[in-house]
Amino acid sequence: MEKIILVDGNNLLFRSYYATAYNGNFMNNSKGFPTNALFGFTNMINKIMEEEQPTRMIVAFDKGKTFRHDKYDFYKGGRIETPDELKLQFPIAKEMLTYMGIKYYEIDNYEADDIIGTFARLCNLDDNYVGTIISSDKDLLQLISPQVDIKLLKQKDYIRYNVDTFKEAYGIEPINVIDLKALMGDASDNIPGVKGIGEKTALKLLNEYKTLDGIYENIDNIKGSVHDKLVNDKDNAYMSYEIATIYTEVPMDINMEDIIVKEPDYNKLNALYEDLEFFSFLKKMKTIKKDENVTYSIINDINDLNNLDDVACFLEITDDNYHKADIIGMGVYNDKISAFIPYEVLKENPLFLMQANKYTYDAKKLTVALRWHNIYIDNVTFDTEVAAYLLEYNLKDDIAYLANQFDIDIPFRETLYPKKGDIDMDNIRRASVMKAKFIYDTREELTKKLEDKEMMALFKDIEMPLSIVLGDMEYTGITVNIDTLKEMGEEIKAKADELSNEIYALAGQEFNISSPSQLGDILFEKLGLKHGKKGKTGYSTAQDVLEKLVNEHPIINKILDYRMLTKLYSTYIEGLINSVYPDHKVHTIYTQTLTRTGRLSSIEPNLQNIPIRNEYGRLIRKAFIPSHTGYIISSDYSQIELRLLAHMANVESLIDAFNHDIDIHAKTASDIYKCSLDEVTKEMRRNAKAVNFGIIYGISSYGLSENIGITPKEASNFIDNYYHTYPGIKLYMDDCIKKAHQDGYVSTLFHRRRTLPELNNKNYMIRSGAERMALNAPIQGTSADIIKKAMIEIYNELKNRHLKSKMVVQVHDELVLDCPEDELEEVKTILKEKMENTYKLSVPLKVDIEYGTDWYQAK
DNA sequence: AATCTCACG
DNA sequence: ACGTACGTGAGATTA
Repeated sequence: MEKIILVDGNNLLFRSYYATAYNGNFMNNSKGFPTNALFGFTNMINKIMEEEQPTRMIVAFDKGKTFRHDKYDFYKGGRIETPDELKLQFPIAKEMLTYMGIKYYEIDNYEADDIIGTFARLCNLDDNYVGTIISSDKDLLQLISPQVDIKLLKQKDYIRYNVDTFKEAYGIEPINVIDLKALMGDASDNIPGVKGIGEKTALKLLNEYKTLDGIYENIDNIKGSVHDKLVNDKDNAYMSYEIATIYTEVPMDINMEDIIVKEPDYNKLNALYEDLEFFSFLKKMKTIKKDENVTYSIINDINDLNNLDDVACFLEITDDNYHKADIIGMGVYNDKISAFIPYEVLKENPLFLMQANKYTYDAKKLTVALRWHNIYIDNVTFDTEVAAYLLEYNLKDDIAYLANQFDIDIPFRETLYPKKGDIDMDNIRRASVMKAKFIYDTREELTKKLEDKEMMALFKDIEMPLSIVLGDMEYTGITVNIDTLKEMGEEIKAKADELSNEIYALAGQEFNISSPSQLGDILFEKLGLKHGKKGKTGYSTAQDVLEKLVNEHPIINKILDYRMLTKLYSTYIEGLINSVYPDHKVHTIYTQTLTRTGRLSSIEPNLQNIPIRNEYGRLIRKAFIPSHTGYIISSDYSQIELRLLAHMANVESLIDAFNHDIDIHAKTASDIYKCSLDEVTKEMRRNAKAVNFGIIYGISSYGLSENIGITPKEASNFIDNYYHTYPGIKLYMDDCIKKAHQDGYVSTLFHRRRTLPELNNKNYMIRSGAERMALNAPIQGTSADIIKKAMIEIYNELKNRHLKSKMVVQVHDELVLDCPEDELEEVKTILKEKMENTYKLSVPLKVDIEYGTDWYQAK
């Protein structure tokens, strides 16, 4: 019996395209030809060849007629054309298959599904063949038979279904997938189905009556609303049945002989890979030998490590969270050495850790992980992850992803540390040295790129020293009083319980208030309240929707309160308690290489979203206390983003206002309403404030109208009026977008870049989104640059003065310090001095400093 | 694993 | 005519 592989070519290309198209870094070759879909496609085909070793195989494509890939056309809710960047890649895929010796096939007015269906039928007719279908399209499940199974592709891996496993999973025969679709429909495939019947009901019906016909023959036995729905939508059901059925009798002019896999044309394939710049595939094809082998030694004697000058290091640890990870050892590599240092040797604190020039990937992780084990390291001068971040490579936590983009194959973390099964120490050691080698080999190239883009100062003077500062903040941690949290938790829980009972009473039944779908049913069906927007998965029950209904029903306010309390309880009481370490502290991790603007983020726990806007939630901050008798100091920049806007747009009246320390929102209000400062009402100030924020975000009339509850038309007038008042802002914004289009990127005052390939997207929604980013990124990014610089200076100053005070938290424009009693005045002075003077602008930077015995008091 | 909701600047 | 504010992380539910 011979196996035939049936591949859905359209499906593969679409998947690959959308997996990588909009993550900000569109993959092109150096001539600008898009290659992202082809890359994934090539990968998949290679994988299939390896795993299945097929002797016969066919890749089917759609041709003519409405393509079945409609599902992919709903990008962010908007129906869009097949993007040109993808269309261009189809012919290349076919060319490549030909060179690989694999038959592809398309025929006028049929879809790939139909061709696959026809081959599946041929397999069933001939006992000599069995088929395996490869696709992520669940429609194809209907083709499963004793002779045909399917590899249903998932996000990461796949599920293999044959007749038995399919029945087990779905409880119906494969062929009845058609009946299932006819009933439940498929919004993404434009199959209407029977309105109001979902997968559950459909499967139940099919279990009882086997087929769609069976159901309608027994329609009188079916009671209740299901009966009515079925009757109402009978036409739709049968029409859906038609659409969902894959045609298996395509008149094809090829046969089983034509799909025999032939020897690849290596020369042509080689040339094509070179053209596409698929170097990793090139390498794989050229060298028959599989993994790139690195020879290395294992260090037993600490003295072997003396006299290292420059060395690349990679630390192997057992847990992603390096505050609680065990250390396995360190791979080291340079011209002279290629070695692995086991933990036992490392913990002797070899000299080179403090002395040699070191290159790393994630210096902060390495430094802090070692610090927890009383191992000290200094003198890291180049970090690959930070450099690659500034250069906007696609980064994941695992260095193997980056190496992959340099066509270096290094085993991924999940391979080295499988969830189940044993780990292979030799592999881990070898991979570790390979990573060090990768760091060593790419340093010059990355350095040159940073220099070319004038980013060396940003790298050397800000990001590199910052990683040390952040590491120190994380390791230091901030003390949390668990008892405070527990006390608050009990009160919150009691209030939430009380509220839930009141809500059940008002609703007339018990239900899960935290379930948007159940809540939606209660509010909009049972209580008949006006539902606003959306309909994809149900009605929205988000805060802004509910707030419009507070006067309609007393249940609304209770639900809002319930939401607030359960949020506080699960995220900030339970969540926080769970992340407290035995030293009574939380040790967050600041992600330095994640955001597209240059900001930090904070995880496990996130200390950048502790409640403050709501007075009740704000009490959570009482649990954050000094580590010893002393104070929590909070120092935050006042209006830093608006000040930067005034500076960068060079708007005289705004600069002037800041120079005189005038309330900027009131000032804006007085300007746009053309009245004096003391005539500004609260309402006017509130609107002006919303516009100011809007300007920073890259304003749109819809956004503003939503935010302050006016019509888009009014908002649009409002904005025009604003531009008229401050023509300099309008000029600046126009110039910013123009330059962004010219260069393809925008930058901060410190040369941090954000490239925006979507600026040229033909889709209005995507393009204008990119334009808003172009307006916002320089402001948000420069603000991030400035506070980073201030942090470094404060850290150094505290250290130089031998103060015990510690920076412990950063919240974008705020720094939080843990300060012993007797250092308060000195530290306050340092903070003000460093933060306000770290960079000279045409407006003054102003900080407000507060302190108290906990973070709540420091407001 | 994706979606919804909500916490922060 | 389109249909959203910019940047994040985490928990609960649903599938």
